[in-house]
Amino acid sequence: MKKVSESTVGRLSLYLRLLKEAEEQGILTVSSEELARRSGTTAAQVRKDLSSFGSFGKRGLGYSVSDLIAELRSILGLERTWRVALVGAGRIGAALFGYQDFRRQGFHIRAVFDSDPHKIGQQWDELVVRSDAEIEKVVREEEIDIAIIAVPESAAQRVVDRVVQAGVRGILNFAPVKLHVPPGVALKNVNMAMEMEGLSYALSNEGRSRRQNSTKEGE
Amino acid sequence: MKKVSESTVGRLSLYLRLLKEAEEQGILTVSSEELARRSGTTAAQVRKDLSSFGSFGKRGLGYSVSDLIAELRSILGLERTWRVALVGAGRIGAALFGYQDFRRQGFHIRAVFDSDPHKIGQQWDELVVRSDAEIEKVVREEEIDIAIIAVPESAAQRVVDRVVQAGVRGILNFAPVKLHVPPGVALKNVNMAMEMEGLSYALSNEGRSRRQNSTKEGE
DNA sequence: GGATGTGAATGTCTTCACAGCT
DNA sequence: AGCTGTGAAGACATTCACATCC
Repeated sequence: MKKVSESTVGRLSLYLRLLKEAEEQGILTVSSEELARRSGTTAAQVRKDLSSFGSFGKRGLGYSVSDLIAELRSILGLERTWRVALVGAGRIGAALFGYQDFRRQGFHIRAVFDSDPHKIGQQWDELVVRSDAEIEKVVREEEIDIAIIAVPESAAQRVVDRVVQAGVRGILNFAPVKLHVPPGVALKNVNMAMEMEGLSYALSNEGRSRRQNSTKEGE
Repeated sequence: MKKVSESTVGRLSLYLRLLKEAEEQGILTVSSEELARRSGTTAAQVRKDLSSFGSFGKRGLGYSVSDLIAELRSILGLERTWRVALVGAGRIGAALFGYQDFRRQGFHIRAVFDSDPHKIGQQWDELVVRSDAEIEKVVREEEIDIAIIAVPESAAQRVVDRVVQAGVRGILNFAPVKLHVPPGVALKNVNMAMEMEGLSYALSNEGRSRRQNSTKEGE
């Protein structure tokens, strides 16, 4: 197993989704060609991506859909469930809390925090919104793996320092700031404002080039 | 002006934000070194990024904060306002609608659509949620530039085809699918599920390598 | 003196093309 | 015969290092 780029991992995640779709359609086998068509990349790219992790295909045949789904789930670490805390119970926090896809993929939200006294104590499904003063205690008690940061940018770094201190090893950041985390902590950013500005740039400069993207990988 | 990568544009957008911060702090001039420190990249990278568009600095001095802000706003096409339609009035749509940063950057939401009869007719600030049947008509009337897709994945491609047909040239997609758009239409994806899976991968494989990211460009 | 702007060097990712299984 | 897996080539992005100019 070689070293693998961020973009490769992003594409694996896309392939997985497409394979599940194919499985629902009753398709048993796909070629790299077919996966490429569905994912908007090239057959060579698909094969390279997969071959970083092993030889999952059969020459002359292609890849077994169900086997490849299992492999990708294993590679991506999706066979277990992850314990997630949501910090920030504003509009974005609420939207994420309701995003059923997360739960389906094994990301279970075990705690919600906010600093607003009006929010603290609210019942969100089976959880109660807790004061941010309790972050350290609850993160430890609940053995949280991943924190989703959905607070204003001014508070983001402080929150990150605290959850990391309390043992969190993965951060999904929605605040439009560059966060700093110590080595060993994984950080991903979702920055809508930046994507919009990318669109603005593309639309302002039409004719000069063609654009697409993926949240790095969007898909 | 040379050809510029997606990642360069993403960083420009980040620099712009940081420069505004610096301006508020009363800082008049920054060096590439300083901007690099704040943005988590290198001084050479900062200079390369900027030099793709012109020579904005003074040797021996650095860059004038206010001048560079103006340049970046111009490069990114942020001097005008963009007319935006939001398709999908669910939780994500609601969160985006309330995201004040958009308006501040000149992205004005002029229409909101949904297919749910319970949502249609709701008053959202000064707008009324309209039936998706009206998409073509309203997009044309309101001269919408950009559509934000916040509908379930099963409906996403159909919606995109319709708004593009009606004249939209930029798409910000929140549905976890790979959308297809004709040449000349810019597409950006925000895919939270994919970012979470990237975290899952990173956490499952700790010790082998170090990770960070940016929505390829996040920050 | 000090920091920019940039060709050249390096590093990383993607595409090509084909040998090797099934 | 068909399609994978992969070394090698090519494209692209980042970093280096220095001449240039304020």
